[in-house]
Amino acid sequence: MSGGLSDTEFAVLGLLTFGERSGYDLDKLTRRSIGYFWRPAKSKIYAILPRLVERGLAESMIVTQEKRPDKQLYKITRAGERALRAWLDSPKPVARVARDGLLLKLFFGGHAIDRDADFFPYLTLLHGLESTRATITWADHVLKLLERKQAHARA
Amino acid sequence: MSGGLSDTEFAVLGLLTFGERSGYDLDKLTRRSIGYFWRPAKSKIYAILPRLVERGLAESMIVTQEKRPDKQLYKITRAGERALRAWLDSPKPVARVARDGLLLKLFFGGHAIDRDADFFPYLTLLHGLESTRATITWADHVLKLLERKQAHARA
DNA sequence: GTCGACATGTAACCAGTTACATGATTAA
DNA sequence: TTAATCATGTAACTGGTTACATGTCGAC
Repeated sequence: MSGGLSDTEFAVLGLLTFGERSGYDLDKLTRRSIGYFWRPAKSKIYAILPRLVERGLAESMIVTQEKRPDKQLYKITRAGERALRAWLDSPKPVARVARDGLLLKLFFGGHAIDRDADFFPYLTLLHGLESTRATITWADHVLKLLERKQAHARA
Repeated sequence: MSGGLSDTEFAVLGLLTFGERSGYDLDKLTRRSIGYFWRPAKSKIYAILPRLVERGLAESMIVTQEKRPDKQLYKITRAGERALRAWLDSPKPVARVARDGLLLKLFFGGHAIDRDADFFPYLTLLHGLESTRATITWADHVLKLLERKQAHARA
């Protein structure tokens, strides 16, 4: 009920496709996998898991251990896989601005140097140009890889 | 009281260094200036302004108009300038991960194609490489510009 | 005996978005 | 007459972080 899942919820669901995991496992796993562009807090992960179960997107089972604390393992359900798939198939909504605290500070850097007020804003503009160029280069690269993949699949 | 300002509060303070502005003005100004890396909601701006006044970092005055609604103009104070300056001088805290919803989806894209599970995570890795390269290129460029500036200042 | 890994969670707080609410003026 | 601009704000909600709280086991 009550609307769709958040991106972070889908992220957790997505990581569960790699196999059964505990909250603890997922916390570590996020850092090594999606950690470069998505890093939910541990407390967020623990909060999300029971909600996934509530919605039938995951199941949980308790594993008792002797030498270590007991743990709660979570497993994605069929419904969970369908929900994930639907999310992947749905069009990516309009990208929201990626906040960048360094650029924000830099933009106002002129205040520390005084003259030539446009210089620092100009530096942030240059950053935008360069990172856009990088995105284009990357996208071209991705396209090539996809084409090659397709050719292989046909052969 | 109660700790420092948020980055968004400093952003508003920074924009006020360009001159007196109303909340309405600032809302538009953010889009044309820092909007590429920082885009606070209008309601956030209106919420921040009185708090800046409360802390003595800005002053407000009412401007009555005939053909348009009256407006509230805000002006940065000396204390506000000092606070901004201190923020600019303070070391940039460790950069937090820039969330990227597109990469998150892409990472799990294998689910839609099935075989070769590492392919999509690999694409996100390529993105990281390319954008890091762009940052280096940009930083080099900035360094050159700063050196040139310094040389000019000396001459 | 001290530190890191294992393991789970809650509570308090902070920041941000979306939608609602209102209403005059002006240009096309 | 319709839509955009000017102008200010509140309310409800969502999402996220930081700090707190507890305790065992194994390695050095």
